Amino acid sequence: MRIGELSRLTGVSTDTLRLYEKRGLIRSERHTNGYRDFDPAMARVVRLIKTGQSLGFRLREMEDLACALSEQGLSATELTALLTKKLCEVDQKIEEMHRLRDMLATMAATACPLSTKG
Amino acid sequence: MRIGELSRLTGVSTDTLRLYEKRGLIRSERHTNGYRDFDPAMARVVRLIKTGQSLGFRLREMEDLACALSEQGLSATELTALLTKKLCEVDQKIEEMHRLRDMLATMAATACPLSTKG
DNA sequence: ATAAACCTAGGACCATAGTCCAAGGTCAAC
DNA sequence: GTTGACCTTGGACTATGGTCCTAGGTTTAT
Repeated sequence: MRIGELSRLTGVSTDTLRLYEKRGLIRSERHTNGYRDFDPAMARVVRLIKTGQSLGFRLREMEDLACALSEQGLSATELTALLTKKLCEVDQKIEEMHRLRDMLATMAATACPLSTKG
Repeated sequence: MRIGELSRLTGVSTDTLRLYEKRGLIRSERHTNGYRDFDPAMARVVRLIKTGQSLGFRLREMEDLACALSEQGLSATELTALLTKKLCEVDQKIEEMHRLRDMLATMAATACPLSTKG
């Protein structure tokens, strides 16, 4: 598919998609006329990137994984390793999220902004 | 406490603390010599900010809450409302996090980068 | 009284993650 | 064959969230 279609599918601007490609997070073939040709599976990678990003991951932190998912010639073993690593990071963030939740809940329970107890 | 101590307590640079104050996320009194004087409770607010940030919240998205926590004269009702609102947002992020986790787990299970199925 | 460690303000600078713009090529429809 | 929607590149511009630098004032210890 061309870049415009991928953009519509994912809600990510064509400019941003080109940026992602330049940074190696996604990849495309080229038509003879020079137009990019994206594999439809790339939409999943783009959504993964945007989700990760809204949860505090940097593009840099998703480069390895996104790049691996975009490549054809990678072994399942390597890919699984990368996915598992990212899974661990996500689990850590989930824990952190629960800690933040607890902080907020505790503050709400006491509702005492400047008490010097904490 | 002075800015350096708050910096050491929280691991956040004095430059960044001054920036937070300028943006209204934290606040301080002033000594007669012009030095900032932070309430020790401010450390909690700073940690809240950094935690929120690493989980994908913008400073702008934490301004209301952080500002409310930093102020003395706010009613418990108002503060509780803000905390509850943030709690909801955190819960949404936790859900989103689980969705990301599922995406990764599914990909790891199939380990099939460019299959056009998804 | 002077060094070391702290503080002040303001402005310059930086990386990240985009967005926008200009100049031009491609293609389908009329 | 021209219009309109699409695509190409490259470079300029933006916002966010800092960091660094300069020039100077304060405090503590020697």
